[in-house]
Amino acid sequence: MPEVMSLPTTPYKGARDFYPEDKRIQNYMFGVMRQVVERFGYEEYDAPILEPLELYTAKTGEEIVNEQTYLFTDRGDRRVVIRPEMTPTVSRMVAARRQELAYPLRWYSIPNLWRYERPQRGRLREHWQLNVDIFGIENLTAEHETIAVADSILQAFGAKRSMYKIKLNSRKLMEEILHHYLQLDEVQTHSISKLIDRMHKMDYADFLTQVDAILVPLQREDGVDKKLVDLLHVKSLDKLPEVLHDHESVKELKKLLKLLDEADITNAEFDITLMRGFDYYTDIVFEVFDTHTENNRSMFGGGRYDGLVGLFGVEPVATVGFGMGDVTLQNFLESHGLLPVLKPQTDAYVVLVGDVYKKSVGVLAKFREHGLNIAVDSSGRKLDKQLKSAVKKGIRYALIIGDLELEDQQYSLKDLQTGDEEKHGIERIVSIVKDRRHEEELGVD
RNA sequence: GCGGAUGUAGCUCAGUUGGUUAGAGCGUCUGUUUGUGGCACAGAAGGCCGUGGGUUCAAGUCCCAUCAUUCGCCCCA
Repeated sequence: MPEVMSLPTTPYKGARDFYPEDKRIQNYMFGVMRQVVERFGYEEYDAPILEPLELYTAKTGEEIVNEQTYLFTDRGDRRVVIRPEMTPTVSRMVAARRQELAYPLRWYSIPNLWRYERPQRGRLREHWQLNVDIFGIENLTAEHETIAVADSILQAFGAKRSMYKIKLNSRKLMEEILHHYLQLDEVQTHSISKLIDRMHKMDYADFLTQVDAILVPLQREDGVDKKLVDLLHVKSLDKLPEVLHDHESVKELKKLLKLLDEADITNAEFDITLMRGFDYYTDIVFEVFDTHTENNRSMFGGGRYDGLVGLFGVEPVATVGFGMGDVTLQNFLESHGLLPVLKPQTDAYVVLVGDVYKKSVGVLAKFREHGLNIAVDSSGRKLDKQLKSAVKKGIRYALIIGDLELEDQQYSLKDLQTGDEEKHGIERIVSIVKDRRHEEELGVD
């Protein structure tokens, strides 16, 4: 045999291996998400991980598609993209059955998504993202509900209100402010929007310099830069200039904030600097920010995008939705100490004493028929080694079976956490273990 | 794509101004006699010092390149 080549054991750049202890965390996170969104009546859907390139070139920028997606040509010369986001896909699905679906639709999915970029904290190449969308509601209740869903998810993880902040803004309001109130032209509006999006990440003086670079001399003489800066320091809707008070978007935002407050969601606020990068948002946008200093970034982002379904040549559908990434969520849970200690699903580890594997098979089958998850150590090692394995695996009980136990059908159940050991028949053991499992599910310990 | 930092045992890291056979802690494995884990003791395994080149009598140590990890920028789904 030729010399064995040494292959690297590291996973693909920007992607993660999920060892059992990692998968437990993922299952826990997804489990909580599912439970909460289903409580609001959302139904799960899914779609292929591959989509034709055209799906993304329509509304997403060309540059993003070319530089930040996994793009390849298949054997039939089709240009194919590994989905970088779920929104175009779900819009496609709704459009395909535009006429026959029962609106409003409440749909969710937890797809894995890929983007081609340098990995960094909170941003990997492969991640999973909870997508929650409501189709067919034109009024504010859709925004209210989706934000309430996002909030409920964090509450279900045990988060306190001080750990995150919900920020709201409106695309229509910003358009009104930049284009009409400040009289910026379209190019300037776009440039200033992008700049505002970044302003918290840059030096304030730098920001001012760049603002001035975008404005023309006449505008600077008119004090447009000062007006803009004053506006960006506005912390509440009431502080906006008088002429904007009656604007529809201001009223809507106020109504939404009131609705949220009445639902005890007290950490929501208007943030005039919230832009969000995506072009397809049409009205209210929102983000949920992690307030921990280690993760100064948004965990959820969403808003209203009424135009996407209509791109497929059907009657448009009003839509509000958000996405939440698993990586940022896990950072959040870890930083705030919200991740519980998760144990394997195995209820008991069977320790065999002596050469009794054959004789035990029937007994083990009985335990399994009763619904217990049983792993058997058939390694033939000494008892202490077997026990050690059970402890290391984090399994709660050891079930010791040797000739003595098989003889009188009383098996030794050892609680590895307390060290207590008792002998019982099958039924009694099953009920003890199930009780314990039930208590743990309720969070009692 | 751009910039910074870091690559020595499974993990966390030491390794003096270049100088012989490469170090610790933790972890792993074995044992301390017969069916009971966590502790203690005794012992063992485990390193092409990321990779390739260069300088030198001599390189883990200095230089160059490359790859990887990581933080930030760009961008943000």
